[in-house]
Amino acid sequence: MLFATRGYKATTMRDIAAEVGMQPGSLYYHFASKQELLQAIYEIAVKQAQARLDEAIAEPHDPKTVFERAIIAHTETMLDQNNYAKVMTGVLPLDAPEIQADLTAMRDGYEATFTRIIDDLQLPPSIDKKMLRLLVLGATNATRTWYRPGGDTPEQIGTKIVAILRIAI
Amino acid sequence: MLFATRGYKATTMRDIAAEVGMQPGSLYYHFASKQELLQAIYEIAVKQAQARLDEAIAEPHDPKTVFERAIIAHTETMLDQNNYAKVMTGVLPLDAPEIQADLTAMRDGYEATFTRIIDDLQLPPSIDKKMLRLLVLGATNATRTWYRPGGDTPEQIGTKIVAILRIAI
DNA sequence: TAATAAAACAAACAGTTGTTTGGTAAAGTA
DNA sequence: TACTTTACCAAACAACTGTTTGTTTTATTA
Repeated sequence: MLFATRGYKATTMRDIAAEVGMQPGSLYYHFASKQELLQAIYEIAVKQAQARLDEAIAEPHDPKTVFERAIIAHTETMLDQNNYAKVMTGVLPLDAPEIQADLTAMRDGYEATFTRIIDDLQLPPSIDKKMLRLLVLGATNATRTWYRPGGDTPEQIGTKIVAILRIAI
Repeated sequence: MLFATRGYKATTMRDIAAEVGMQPGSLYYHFASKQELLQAIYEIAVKQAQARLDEAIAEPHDPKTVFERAIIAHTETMLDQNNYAKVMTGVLPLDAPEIQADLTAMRDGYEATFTRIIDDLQLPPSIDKKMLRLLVLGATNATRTWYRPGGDTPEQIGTKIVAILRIAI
């Protein structure tokens, strides 16, 4: 997905057309505009990510295990090559002003699951739960900027992140 | 800085010219190309960030304190309004292919300080030091995507991140 | 088979992009 | 003073952008 790797502005309708083997104009039979195309992809992306996350935490576990499984699932989502989900972190909603609120809302829906998972954790009072969520999502989202296939697998990376959060410093 | 908030592609030479009160063409008296302009700004950005970081860890402290002070300094850098440093996370080096290597090198130089700081830490063997660096930078860099003035101050945010890493889960 | 709808094409459109050009006023220098 | 350099402007350039148009191919239905 070009939106995910290059960003919204840098991806032209001609690029997209070439990727799917079409003429640029043909895209407008399926989508009314570039923004609408992004919106459609973004929706699929969030649903894919949500499905993966839901599956990872479906079985009953203690809150801590749920949290750790969620981190690993989200990391895998971010690093999965065949996955639209990277548009969530590769596109600034600011780039598509008319659908900005919609994109943000979709993403917020996904992140709400993490809010719930973290809310179930028993944590010392010194830890700000909202900050924990932002820290975890920030760190896992960032993996896609440095990840290169051949090193640690996505699962291993997720596991290492969990290991750090389990007993840090 | 427009590059930082909008990204490279979405920032036009006309935008920049308007911001500094010039005609678009006049910019080319000072910089040979858009890429060269980015390069110059990026260099200033990294130097600013490095200076702030160096100052924060200048006084002798135990490794753990140095680490915590570094996190707070970097968070402040990311959230400081009057600071070029955000281009480091707001621009994909991929957008400017001809200077990509140069940008990455500058940034790597900055992050090397964190590598050194983390190397001095005494950590349980279950913690991967490289992953700790990536986690911390990922989480702190991400602050600029959700930070809004009026809530926690940059320093408070940095402190909260430290609190999480100090005794996580 | 003939008629109709779906999906694509080729070519163009107006607006925007980074960049170049030739000129000009101000500042510095001999 | 005459000359050169610095810093800018106004206007244009070709290339590229998202999008529209009219037409043709492909698939579906009667």
